Amino acid sequence: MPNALAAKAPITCENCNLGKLCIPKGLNRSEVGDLKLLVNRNNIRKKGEVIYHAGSPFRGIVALRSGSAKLLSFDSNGNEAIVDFVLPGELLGFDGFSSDIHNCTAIALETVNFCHLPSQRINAFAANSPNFYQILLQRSCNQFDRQVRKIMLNRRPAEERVASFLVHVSERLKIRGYSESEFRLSMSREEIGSHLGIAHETVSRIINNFQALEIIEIKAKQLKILDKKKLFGFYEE
Amino acid sequence: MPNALAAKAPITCENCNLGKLCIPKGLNRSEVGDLKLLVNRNNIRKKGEVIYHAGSPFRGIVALRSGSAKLLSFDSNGNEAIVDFVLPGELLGFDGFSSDIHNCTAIALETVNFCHLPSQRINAFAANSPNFYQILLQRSCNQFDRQVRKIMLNRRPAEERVASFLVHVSERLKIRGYSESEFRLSMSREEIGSHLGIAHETVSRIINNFQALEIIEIKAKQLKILDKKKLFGFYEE
DNA sequence: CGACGCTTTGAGGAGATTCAAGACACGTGG
DNA sequence: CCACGTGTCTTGAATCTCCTCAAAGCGTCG
Repeated sequence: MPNALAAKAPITCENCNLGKLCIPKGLNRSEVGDLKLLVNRNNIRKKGEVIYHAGSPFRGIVALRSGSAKLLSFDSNGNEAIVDFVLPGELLGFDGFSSDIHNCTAIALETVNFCHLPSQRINAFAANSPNFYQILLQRSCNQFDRQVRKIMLNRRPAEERVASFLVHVSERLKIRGYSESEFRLSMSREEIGSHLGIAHETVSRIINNFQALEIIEIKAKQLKILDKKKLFGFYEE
Repeated sequence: MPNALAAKAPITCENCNLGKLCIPKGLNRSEVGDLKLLVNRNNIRKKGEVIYHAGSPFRGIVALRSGSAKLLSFDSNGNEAIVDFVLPGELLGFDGFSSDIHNCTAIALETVNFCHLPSQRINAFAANSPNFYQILLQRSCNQFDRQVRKIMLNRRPAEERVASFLVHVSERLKIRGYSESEFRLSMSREEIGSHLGIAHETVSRIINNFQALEIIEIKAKQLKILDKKKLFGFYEE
């Protein structure tokens, strides 16, 4: 006789709402069935806690189910920069693939729930699904593409960077089924600045200027995009 | 009866001087034997000629045998930036892997000779060498690591960027067996600037300042590093 | 030898940083 | 529930780095 708990099916790769945005993208039904047996689910980190550390051995690919995180890199002088923000459904951990040592640190921006595909099981899984490495390769190269776009953007004036940042967060949330026009920025001005390569005061000035121009409404971290076209127009002719 | 030409063995992956720096890295002897049958060798491009175009379909992985190239990216406003320079033995083409469309343009900086592994043969080869995609994945993630380092560097003052650029070219040439202290910069000041995100005048000023400080000797494109430690000290505490 | 492109050098100005101080929000404990 | 303290955010003013514009020097290649 099923009790209340049993009535709620546990979440696996087969019924996860991330669906085609996560690792299973590109795999067939039977492969997804295999995958779910290999993945550690329901890992939790609270705000500020580390998902993995730069310098630690690569332990596998991480898929964020909920919450957001930041990906930090440090140079040898201790300068820190936020390489990327990670939103639900996005993958993490490629920075450990080439040398088996992570060269970035991943930290939760708010409580996160993530799945973890351990590195040794990646090989096991790939043995039966030969195209799996191909899929990972595509994902990895996709990250590369995004880095290239970031480099292009970092050449532009601060105002364009902030406009582009807001639009891109909006787009990414939209893909994941969230509202594209109203959402909470889970990162601080400081963190946005570290990501865009500008001072936090500059971020603040530009965001408030956008508000004065009635392009956005911002209250603390709560953001409402009033005129996406204008925002877009700041960096796209 | 062997004639003069036959006496000279054609260069294949098995006897190529790039050896373990190229695609064969990580493959066993028999796999390298297979690989040589799949690779198109001896492709030539002269200075300024295109190796592949942004927007064109992905046609495979390219390995530079000699000469150097630049990897360009364009944003939608037509702004151009040099994403990377490519030296002999380095691989090219990952920017086409994720979407099957190249999002960068590769152009020869001087006469180049390259090998080409067509995309359809990558799959054929991987069928017999299941770890091949794994190797490519590692290479690709390695590119990712380099992009991350580039992003960190682009936060630093212009002087540090130039110092770091010179050291890194030196290091890369050293790995390939060239002199690490004396070499020819195959790219213009303008191109260095585009790569580092600074104006070509700034590049020129900084390079000449390094010369005044007796850290380097520069005559047109010919460079001699006199004091690598000092150069290093500009960006590394 | 002349023309063109690349490099150098100088002067002025724009954009972003830094420093400093005050406003606001949030969580804690009284 | 309010007072308090800490951390985040905003705003202003001075400064600095680097860019832009301009012009001249140098090298190279037809």
